[in-house]
Amino acid sequence: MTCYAIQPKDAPSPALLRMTALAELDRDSIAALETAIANATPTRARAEVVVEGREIAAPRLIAAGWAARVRLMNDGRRQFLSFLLPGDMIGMCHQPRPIAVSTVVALTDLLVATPPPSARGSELAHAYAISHALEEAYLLAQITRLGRLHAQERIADLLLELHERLTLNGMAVDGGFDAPLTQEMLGDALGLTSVHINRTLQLARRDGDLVWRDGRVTLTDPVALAHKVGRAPVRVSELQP
Amino acid sequence: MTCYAIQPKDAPSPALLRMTALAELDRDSIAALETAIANATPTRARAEVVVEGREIAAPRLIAAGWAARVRLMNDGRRQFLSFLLPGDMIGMCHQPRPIAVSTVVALTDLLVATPPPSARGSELAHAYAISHALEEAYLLAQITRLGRLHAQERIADLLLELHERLTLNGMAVDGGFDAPLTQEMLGDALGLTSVHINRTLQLARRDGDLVWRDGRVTLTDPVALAHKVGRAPVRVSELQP
DNA sequence: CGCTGTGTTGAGGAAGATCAAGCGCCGTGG
DNA sequence: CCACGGCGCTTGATCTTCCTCAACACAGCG
Repeated sequence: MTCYAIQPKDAPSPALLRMTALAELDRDSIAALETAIANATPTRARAEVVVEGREIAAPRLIAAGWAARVRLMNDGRRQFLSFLLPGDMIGMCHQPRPIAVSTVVALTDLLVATPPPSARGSELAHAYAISHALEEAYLLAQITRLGRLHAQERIADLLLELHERLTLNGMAVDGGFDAPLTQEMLGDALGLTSVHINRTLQLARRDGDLVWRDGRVTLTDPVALAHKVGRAPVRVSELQP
Repeated sequence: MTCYAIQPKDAPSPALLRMTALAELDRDSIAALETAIANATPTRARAEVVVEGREIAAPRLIAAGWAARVRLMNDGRRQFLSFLLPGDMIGMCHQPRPIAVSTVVALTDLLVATPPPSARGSELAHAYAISHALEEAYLLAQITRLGRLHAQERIADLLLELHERLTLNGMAVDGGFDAPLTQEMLGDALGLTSVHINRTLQLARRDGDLVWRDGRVTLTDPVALAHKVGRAPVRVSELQP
């Protein structure tokens, strides 16, 4: 079993890697981020980091582990709004006394940090802004996924997105990444039942698009797959690759 | 036929009404908004206000008319991401040289204004922040709509949202509002075909949930309908009703 | 007067849901 | 050590929802 919350001690933290990839951070900002990440508090899998309708105490930075923004309906239906990966942030908003519009639940054991405050106009603020813009872009991608893609396309598109994001923070190597996702979670993210996810995944495997074994996803040919389902990488800034 | 871009001259602009509803604006801010709205530039229906992938020149405020954020796929499939109503804003972000992550197309003739700049910490900045937070909340609502609601629920939920938003800017009176939407647009917003929208709308009419005639939607009993489809009004702040 | 866009209806088909059962794995407790 | 239970994955059978294709009515408009 893979432990998602713990990284080798000498490797740079994926969370830090992501933030440094988003903007040209100065040494002080990097140090502040490192400190914040080092002081991150652990959270158990299945715990709720943020609860919908409650006031948001402070912004959060996922230092390690996977989480998901989720919405629950009265009759038990569940919709994952997005996945939160190391380096992603929660609750970065500019209004006083905000209340959470979605619940955030830990999919694995987590390390959750408090992002250091940023000076207006600083590179750190810039990184936060880019991060926020990316988050919105991925929400839009989720909408088109659910609205206009078939089951096969939805799965491929989501895995490509995860691959893209995990590449940014250094957690994906040569088309493969660890994904602590059950087929039921995948169904909740993609608006499908786990049964249908199962059958569709088998198709994808038979087509040679991917291998999913022991919690590790390997995309055979991400570029070809992206072309197959008509997906373009997400970009939010002229300055950002 | 209703003309959406033109308001009676003595009535307060819905766009202004919305902004003043979001925060306690001072006289100067209101005056600045009024000036901006008065100087809004007209845009023809079907024109693209923002184009996906292009750099965003400046933020925009919808002063009058309806628009939609839309994503187009290579094979012609189309997904509406959200509707933009008078008082809604586009491209409010905090990063230099942002590029648009979605196209914005005018559904009716529009009046598009440039929102006045806001001082940090001002009530106007507060209003902008709330507006932005609401926008995100409605994106999340769209995700659950597409992912977990049936056709009937999707239609009801979307119309309730429009009713809620049009109430905020004064464009809805006693459960009714003008909606310049074809059944095809509705399908593109809800991830359904126009044929299925048609049949499902007929069911809703037979159930007595709504009347849709001559471009005007009247919800028979919004509260009961909201309860029927399990919908709660969107809230983003403890301070905001 | 024909054209185009929108709404409507019908018939048939495909994608995905539902219900149900079985299997392998693993942690737990007797 | 083994039995048990829970969880996740897999499979089959059947049903529902929604899509596709097609045709037609109707209104506005050049």
